[in-house]
Amino acid sequence: MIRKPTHPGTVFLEDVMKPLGLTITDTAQMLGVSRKTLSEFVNEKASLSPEMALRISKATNTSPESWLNMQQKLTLWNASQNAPTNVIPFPVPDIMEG
Amino acid sequence: MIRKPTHPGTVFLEDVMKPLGLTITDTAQMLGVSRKTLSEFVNEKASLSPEMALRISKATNTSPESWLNMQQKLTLWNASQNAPTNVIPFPVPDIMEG
DNA sequence: GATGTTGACACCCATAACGTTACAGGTTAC
DNA sequence: GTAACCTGTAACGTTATGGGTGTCAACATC
Repeated sequence: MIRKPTHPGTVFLEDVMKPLGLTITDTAQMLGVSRKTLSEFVNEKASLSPEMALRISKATNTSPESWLNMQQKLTLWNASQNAPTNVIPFPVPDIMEG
Repeated sequence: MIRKPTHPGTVFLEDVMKPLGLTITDTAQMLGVSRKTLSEFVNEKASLSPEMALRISKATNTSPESWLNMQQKLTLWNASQNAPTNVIPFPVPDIMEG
């Protein structure tokens, strides 16, 4: 994975809120979260929590997995930037090698 | 989703550690984590962190996504058991309805 | 210029992963 | 029976993070 995956909050802002003309205040209320929670999410200050994914999926009639997958790609990319190096590979059974 | 997805720690224990005859103590050292961290993971006391997914993928030559997907399914299932109800669906543009 | 709205942020709290240390119970070997 | 393991877990601290409340500057509207 070369490029940093797009933050799901950005996608939510650009592809959902903006086209619908929704403000952060209104959207937060419809999602049932505080302004701060949504603001940090769409400004990439917070990652997508499973509960938030459920709220977004309910509000937009989409699957929570599609949103969580975006977050997972980003989280994994971030973790890969500082990947652990002190890992010793397990011994592989001979039957699996060929 | 009806059944509770299997915890990735259980899969790791049953499908990786047991077939290879690895102990928790040895495995923890090879993964570069403490014995407690691995013990809690395989006993379903802790969820799979992205960093742990990277360690396991390195040690077993598998993809971190395959492990994280297990955790995501479980996390989403858990969240769904107590799904938010105060979510107001967004107004849908007419063009999207048909 | 007073009022109301919006959004970014500081402050506080709860949760969780992780490490270290220590302890108790279980197994196996000698 | 005792020594050497392996295991689960409690207790402690550290760090990170999601969330709510409250504050305040920016902006619009009248």
